Amino acid sequence: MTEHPAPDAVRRANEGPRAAARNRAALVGAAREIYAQHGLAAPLSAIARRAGVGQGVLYRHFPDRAAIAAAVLEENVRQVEQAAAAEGATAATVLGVLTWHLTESAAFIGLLHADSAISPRGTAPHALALSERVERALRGHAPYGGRLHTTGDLMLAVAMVSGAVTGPTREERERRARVAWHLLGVEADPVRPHEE
Amino acid sequence: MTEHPAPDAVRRANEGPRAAARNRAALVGAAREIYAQHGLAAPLSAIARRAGVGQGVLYRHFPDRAAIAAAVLEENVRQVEQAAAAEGATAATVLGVLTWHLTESAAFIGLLHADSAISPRGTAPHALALSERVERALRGHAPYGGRLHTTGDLMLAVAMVSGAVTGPTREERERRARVAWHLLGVEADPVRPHEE
Amino acid sequence: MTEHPAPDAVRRANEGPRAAARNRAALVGAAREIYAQHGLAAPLSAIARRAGVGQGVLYRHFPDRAAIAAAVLEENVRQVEQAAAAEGATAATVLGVLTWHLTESAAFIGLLHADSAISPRGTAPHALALSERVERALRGHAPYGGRLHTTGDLMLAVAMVSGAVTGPTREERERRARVAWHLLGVEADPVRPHEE
Amino acid sequence: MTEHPAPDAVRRANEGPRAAARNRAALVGAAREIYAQHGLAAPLSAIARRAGVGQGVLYRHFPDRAAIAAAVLEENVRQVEQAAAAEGATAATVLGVLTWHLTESAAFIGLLHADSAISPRGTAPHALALSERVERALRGHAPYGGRLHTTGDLMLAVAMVSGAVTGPTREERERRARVAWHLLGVEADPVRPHEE
DNA sequence: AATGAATGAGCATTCATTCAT
DNA sequence: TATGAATGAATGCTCATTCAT
Repeated sequence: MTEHPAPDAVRRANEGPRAAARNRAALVGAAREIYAQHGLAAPLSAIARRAGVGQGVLYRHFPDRAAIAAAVLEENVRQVEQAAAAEGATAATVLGVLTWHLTESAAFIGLLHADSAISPRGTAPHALALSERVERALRGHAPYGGRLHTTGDLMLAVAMVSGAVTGPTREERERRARVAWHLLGVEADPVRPHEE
Repeated sequence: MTEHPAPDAVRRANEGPRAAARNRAALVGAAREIYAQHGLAAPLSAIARRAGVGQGVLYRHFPDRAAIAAAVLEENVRQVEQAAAAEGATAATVLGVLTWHLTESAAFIGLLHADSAISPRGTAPHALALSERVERALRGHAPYGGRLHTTGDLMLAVAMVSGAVTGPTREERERRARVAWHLLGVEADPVRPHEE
Repeated sequence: MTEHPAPDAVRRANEGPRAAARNRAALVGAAREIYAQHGLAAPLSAIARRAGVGQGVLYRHFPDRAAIAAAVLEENVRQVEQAAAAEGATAATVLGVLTWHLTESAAFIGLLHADSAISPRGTAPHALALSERVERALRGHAPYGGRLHTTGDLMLAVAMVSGAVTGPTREERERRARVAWHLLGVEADPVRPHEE
Repeated sequence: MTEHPAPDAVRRANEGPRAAARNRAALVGAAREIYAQHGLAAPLSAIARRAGVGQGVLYRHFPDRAAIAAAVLEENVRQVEQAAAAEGATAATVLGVLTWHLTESAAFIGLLHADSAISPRGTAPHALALSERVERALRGHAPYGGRLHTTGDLMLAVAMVSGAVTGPTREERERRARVAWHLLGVEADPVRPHEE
């Protein structure tokens, strides 16, 4: 307030707690990009570098590899929840948003796979929680069509679609997702989130 | 009776060239187990250790990471082909064998995913060939039921099932595979290969 | 007086960023010694060990084998340049300094040889640049005597002397260098740099 | 145990001692080519492969790395000796032959350098012997001109020329050798061995 | 006597994690 | 609180050397 950090200062001033939130956001954003480009096994140092912060900051905010991945996915999950809570939400629109995230983020697929790549040794407790939140968001817009009768069926179907979503280009992955839902007899609107 | 290969061998002495074939088989077997437990990105040294041989032996038999993976999957693919060529083979029996491999081996799932873990930089020409062989084996036993009309649909369905096949225990993975095929309206006999 | 760096350091604890400059200097010094003893093909791990730092530190400061070699030779070349720029510099004094480095460092000989040991596959752009700097430093103090008329002749003569500079002891190498210059009809003062 | 391998088997028949001499010659020839292409540090396995024999045969004939190198150089030295013993031999013709070998073989240069690459740990007693034979061959055709008065001077001059003989192409190396001898005031006929 | 597979140590390189400043 | 250097273990890969057949 008294002074803005001089934009031309060589050494970045200690901006106190204010910087903490900004750094956290930068890390999550950087992680999202790095994951998209190099997958979940990308070096953590690359994330810190992309975020423009030191390695230590990453560890301050996220104690382990799973934590930063969970934070990235948190955002995706929230958008699915928002789509489910939106006025006029239908099974098709919610699934459409979910599908969009599947095609956009290799990491999000990993989440549904409860992939071991995140934490080769331990478990990823956060992943389960996130997965449950997706389940809750989907529940309540039943029926989804096809032979899907229970929530378990629904989540299995999501996993199936995530297995289908491969391919080098975004378009190819979307096409495969569309066909996959069709094979399940389920309709998913090709909507996408307002902002990326 | 004559010999019982230790589950985690402890051999040391140089047994000469006679051991070559045995070592190769031990490596493929070890790789299969390691892959099933840790995925295709598992360290090669773990495979050599499990096989009870030195690192050099692995490299003698398999020049790179893709080669050993191809050797492992080769066996799985061959069993699918045999099931397809067997007398009285039906769509359900062939898919049953394929599904069994999906539930047994994380590596085999990676094959269908044309996973990049094998060769992050280069290409995996063998993997593609193997995938094609699976496709050829499945073709010709149509119709598979459900909405699957083309071979492309069929392979996509296989990918979908592979996405569903998660879970800590073998039984859980089998259960999910069964439900997955059911959601697709396809029948897959729960047979399994004669030998492991 | 204030500090006496152990000849084969035994440090362990992380002393933080303050150690960066010290470590870099230690690495260059260690590399100089290792190169003098074992040539440019010496294992990098030996350099790190002698410097008393981890392997990673070496890679942090020098991305590849050529970089550390260049850093070592940089210092030698600089001293030759200084000798050439010094007040009252003559052909004999400059060659004397150059010769001293030849007798001191197997690596410096390698530089003049444009040795392939540094980069068997790629190129060593720095090495060439350093070689040129030596050439520039020598130029301008002509004539050097003997039959040396061009700069090319001069550099060839340097290469010839470097070929002569063999032998187990420092004294023997100096003796051979002296005779070698004599055979070429060139005078090189047996001076040596002020500090080692 | 019970069965002999069929005599007409694919396996190469044991040709007894006869093959020994042939194998030795093949190994020396292969080593010469490999050394010329990849330098003295080339893997021994490459030599055995090029010679078309097993690794063990190489070790049977040559106990260590220095032995095979010495065998290669033996041939070069012999040709120098022959040139020295030939009718009408002069200082210029003998030096010409020696120079030709210098330009042809990086290994031969290494010999004169008593290079440590051959035997990083131990010494190379054979190398000394070969070096002495070269010295003997050169002696007796004095004077060689220039300021070379003793045999020591002469050998030093040879070392100097070997230091000058660098460059990617054979022609460049020959040119530099010619200039080098000229700078020493010594004449060396550009002859070359009758065959190779 | 020849073969070529096995051994295992050695070197290069990467990266997760810690920690002095 | 942020920085980013240091650590050191893990992994990939290459060979020299041995040795059963």
